[in-house]
Amino acid sequence: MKTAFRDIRDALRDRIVSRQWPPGELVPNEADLAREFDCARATVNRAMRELAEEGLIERRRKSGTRVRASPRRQASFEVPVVRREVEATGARYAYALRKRSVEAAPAWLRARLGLAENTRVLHITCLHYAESHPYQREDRWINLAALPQAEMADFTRSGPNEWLLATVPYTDAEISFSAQGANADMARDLGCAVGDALFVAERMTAFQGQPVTYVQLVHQRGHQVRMRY
Amino acid sequence: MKTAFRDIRDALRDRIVSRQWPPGELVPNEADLAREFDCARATVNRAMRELAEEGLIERRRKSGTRVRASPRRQASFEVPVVRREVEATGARYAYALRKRSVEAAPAWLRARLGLAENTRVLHITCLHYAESHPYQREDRWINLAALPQAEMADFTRSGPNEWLLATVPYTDAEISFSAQGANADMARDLGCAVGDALFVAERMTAFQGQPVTYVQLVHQRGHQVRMRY
DNA sequence: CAGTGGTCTAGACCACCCA
DNA sequence: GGGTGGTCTAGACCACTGC
Repeated sequence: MKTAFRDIRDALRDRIVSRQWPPGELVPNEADLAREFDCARATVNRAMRELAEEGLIERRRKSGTRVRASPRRQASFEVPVVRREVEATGARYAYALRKRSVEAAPAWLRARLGLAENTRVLHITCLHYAESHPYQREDRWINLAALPQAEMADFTRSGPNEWLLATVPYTDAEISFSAQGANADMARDLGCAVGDALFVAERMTAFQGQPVTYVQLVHQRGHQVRMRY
Repeated sequence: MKTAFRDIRDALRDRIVSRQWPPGELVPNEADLAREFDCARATVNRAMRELAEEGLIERRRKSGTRVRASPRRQASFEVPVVRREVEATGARYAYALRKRSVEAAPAWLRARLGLAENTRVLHITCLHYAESHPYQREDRWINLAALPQAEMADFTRSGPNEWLLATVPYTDAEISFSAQGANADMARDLGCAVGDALFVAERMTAFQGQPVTYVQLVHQRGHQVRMRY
């Protein structure tokens, strides 16, 4: 007998995907299943909890556990750190700062992050290379009201990405993906034609409710994000 | 005293994000924490297990639990079903079949799904609308060796998406996102110009090791995928 | 070898919520 | 009201792995 809850979880998952327990069906309760598998109810609970996290079943007190009509499947992917992403391909990573300035936050950024008027932000534009080819263009704004020490940081040798990771934690983040046609800056920096379809990730992070940074990451042509589930 | 493990988990998370337990630090063992919080070891275990799943700590037997040097944060998003995605915006969903044919699987598809030569596939092209505007163009191949009954299914009124969900479960899936310039077909179907940057999702699903379907989903200009973490 | 996390058990109490 | 899942406990044994 070893790690029984995995066996039970897998056995139950089999019954679901094989339609032995069809979508919508009420599943036996924990006590009955514990008797069937000859184990403690807590063990069944652990197994069912994981299936619920996978989105295969839905549990409610009193009414019991049902197989979800259409399984809510979710994919998860690891939020990449560009240096490691590049090095994972076997390529040498390189970094170049393109622009650094302290500005008043533009209106669109204030709206996005919920910043007060006249908030000062640090604006960094930089490039990440795989070998000598541009891999990703980063356009970042850091809220100096939340993170004044960013103004002193040196971003000539390594990017704000790594500095932020080492310096400030975050408690909330939002990421979005889209496709955008390259503008003149992107085309120049990434070595493509204006209008080329580029994969863009945008990320906002906050620490305990306070917005810290917004970044737009434009990837080289052909970039893909992949995940299994 | 209520749901203590959440309180403990949150208290420990606080110590980590506040850098009271800095990255790399060894955390007290479960027995000690159980004494500190005056609870059973299993309760501490539950709390720590969730933090490990979040990617904030790394646990190993004998050597103990450490705060991850750089937190492996992962985002997860719900795999969308196009009808619901459209209806969630408040728009009326509509569907149109563009093309249906049975073919020998082309070489690129055989390579992608690992199909034998001469495998027959059902090729469906269709459109999903939000109100009267095209929302997404779907190009799908279904492996008839794995799913012969697909040949009899009626795809004139609703899409293969919904039929598949109702008919076959899947055990493995891979999804990828990219940006592509519109080709002539996409431009015609989505009402955009050739070359416009479009957001493309591709998905492969398998059931118990057997490839079932491959689909390319091309979204209307400006489409975004969003997630929080 | 010995310390740590991983899991199981048997029992208990409780929160929720449908009938 | 009563059935169901949610959680906690105290104790136990075990698997893994660094020393």
